[in-house]
Amino acid sequence: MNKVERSITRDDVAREAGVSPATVSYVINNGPRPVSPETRQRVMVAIEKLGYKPNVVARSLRMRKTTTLGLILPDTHNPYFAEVIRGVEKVAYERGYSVVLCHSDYSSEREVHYADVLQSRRVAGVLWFPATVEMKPAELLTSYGVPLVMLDRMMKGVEVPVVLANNYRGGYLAVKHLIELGHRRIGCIARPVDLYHSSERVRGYTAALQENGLAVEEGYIIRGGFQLEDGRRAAFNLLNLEKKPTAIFAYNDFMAIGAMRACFEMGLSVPGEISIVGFDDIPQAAYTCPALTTVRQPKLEMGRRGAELLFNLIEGNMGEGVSPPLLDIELIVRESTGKMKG
Amino acid sequence: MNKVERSITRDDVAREAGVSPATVSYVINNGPRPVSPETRQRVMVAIEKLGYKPNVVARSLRMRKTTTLGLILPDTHNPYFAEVIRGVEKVAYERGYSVVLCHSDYSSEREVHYADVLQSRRVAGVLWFPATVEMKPAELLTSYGVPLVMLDRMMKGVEVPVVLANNYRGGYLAVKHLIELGHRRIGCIARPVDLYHSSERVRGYTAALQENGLAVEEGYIIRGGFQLEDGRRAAFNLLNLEKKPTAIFAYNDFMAIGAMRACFEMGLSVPGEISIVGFDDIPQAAYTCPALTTVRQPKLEMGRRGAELLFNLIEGNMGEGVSPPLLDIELIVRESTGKMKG
DNA sequence: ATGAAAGCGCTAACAG
DNA sequence: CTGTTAGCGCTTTCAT
Repeated sequence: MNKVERSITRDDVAREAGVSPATVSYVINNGPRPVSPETRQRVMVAIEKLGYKPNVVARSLRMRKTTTLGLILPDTHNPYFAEVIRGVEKVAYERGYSVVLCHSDYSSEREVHYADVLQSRRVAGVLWFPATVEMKPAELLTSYGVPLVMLDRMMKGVEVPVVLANNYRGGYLAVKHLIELGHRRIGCIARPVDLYHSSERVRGYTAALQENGLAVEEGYIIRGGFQLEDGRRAAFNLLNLEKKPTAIFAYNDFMAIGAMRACFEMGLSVPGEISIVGFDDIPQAAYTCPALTTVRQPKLEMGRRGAELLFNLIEGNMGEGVSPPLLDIELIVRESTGKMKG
Repeated sequence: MNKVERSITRDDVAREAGVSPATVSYVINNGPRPVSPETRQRVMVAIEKLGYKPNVVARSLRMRKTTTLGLILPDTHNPYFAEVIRGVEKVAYERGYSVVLCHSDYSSEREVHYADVLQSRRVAGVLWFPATVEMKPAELLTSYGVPLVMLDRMMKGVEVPVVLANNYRGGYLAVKHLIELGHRRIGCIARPVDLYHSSERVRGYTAALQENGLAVEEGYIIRGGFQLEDGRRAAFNLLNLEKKPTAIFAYNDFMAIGAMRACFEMGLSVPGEISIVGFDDIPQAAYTCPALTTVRQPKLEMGRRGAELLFNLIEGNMGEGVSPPLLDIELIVRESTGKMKG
């Protein structure tokens, strides 16, 4: 069996220092009661000598709240999420909180499961990157009274605090850029329309076209997944059209790279014969494809702001000091070193 | 202030069902005592009605052990680590454990800090990707009696269970491949020699050369960082040598891509004038650089095995069923669609 | 088969 | 300025 050895407790320290357990608490927590310098010193020495570390579990039980945040997201494997994690963990770290990571794996069943797990663990709050349009996890968490912040997703009719990037503006900037380069036929690789952040990007695409008197042709908008291969397939569809586009705006950098690959396979140079703009500014993508212009998503910032907003909810000061929910976004135009052909 | 509302407890359920709190426990935990079917049913109904969720914090305090693992690694931003996380979390999930994620940010001070945090949180065990050669975190954790497993790193004189990939074999396979392609002057971009996994790769490089009667020239081994830019710089150094290499074995895919970039900037085609082999098999890299042959690191597997090993330690069954510590590795030869020039 | 009760290690109210 | 004590919600031994 699994022997559990007793670790040093606050009572051990009290005994060693010849004071009461309460006094030890007051020293550790710097309050809420004052402690005389000599006593404090004795306690400190005892703590040092015994190597005492307060038991956070016991404290959490007593306080009826933990210093742990839950973070539910589809997949760490995607560099986009990976960078958000950093932002969250950074803020949590500064506040003495820890982050429990949960992979939903793009499944809302798992999201629901994790909602229960996190509630059972009495996390102080949850940051959630919805994997689908299913809102059950939010309803659960809310009904449990667990503070919740959604990241870069929005569903109408759902009243959950959220941190958004300005995806509309991103799409607009991307397509405006292509138009300024002289393109008139611009394809769009998108995800299913009901995903907020994606449809916002498409809305930006549409707006830029219309603003410049260009028609929005439904055939130029291809919907699909979000992986490299999906982008490749979508690009083939676009490039096989009778009047094929001369430029492509892709939902994300993966799909943009997939599209680029498709161009190479069809013997088209990028840029030159086809221009491509991606989205998210995945660092690896940008470096390996210097031709790839993209839209910078403030990923780290999103994690930070999300965590800050969550802490505001946790601490109850809802109104003030809350960061703007709509994060700015910018176009990154890469200087190509020349035309690239795979 | 932060009002903490009382949540439903086991006592509430007991009252509702008209049984003792102990009985509720026995129902929830399916033991250790039997409960009559009718009683069980009454309890289940009460649980459902009240929406009761056991408090994991209280249970942890009582059991003197948590169902939480700590995972310390340098940076989620690196896709290599990101994938390891998945493996760890997957196994933890299956066992009902949660994972607390800690970014050391390549700093051993932070590692030490997290060792303390995780001990205070009484995690059941820790998985650690050392950021440097500093072993203090391991000493701390061990002295606290916290089960610890190291991932893909090793230091001599340190007795910590570890899961390793066969980095030696990876380096060997990579360079053997280049030799078989006809290359005789092969450069090596490495990290500082005291990092175990890197020096193992160099050892493989050396072995492959020697086995084929090729001299190991110190000037062909460049040491440095681990980022794209470091690879680019290192490649410039190699390519400016009087007898410049015709092939490069890089420490990882980032540096390989950096090296490729350097080649392009010098007007050298890849492959063709220069062949490059990377390491780790970062998916994005492979896709964006179809010319890039690499060595597949079993990243997810490493996370899985690490977690499994850790659970064995936690449960005390050290000897049996422990996975082999040295994971296999394989060479991924990419078929280039042609010569690539940036 | 079930109930009562003793803690797990801590915070903070209560009592000097 | 300090000590005593009542829980936080749970598991499990000791009774019945």
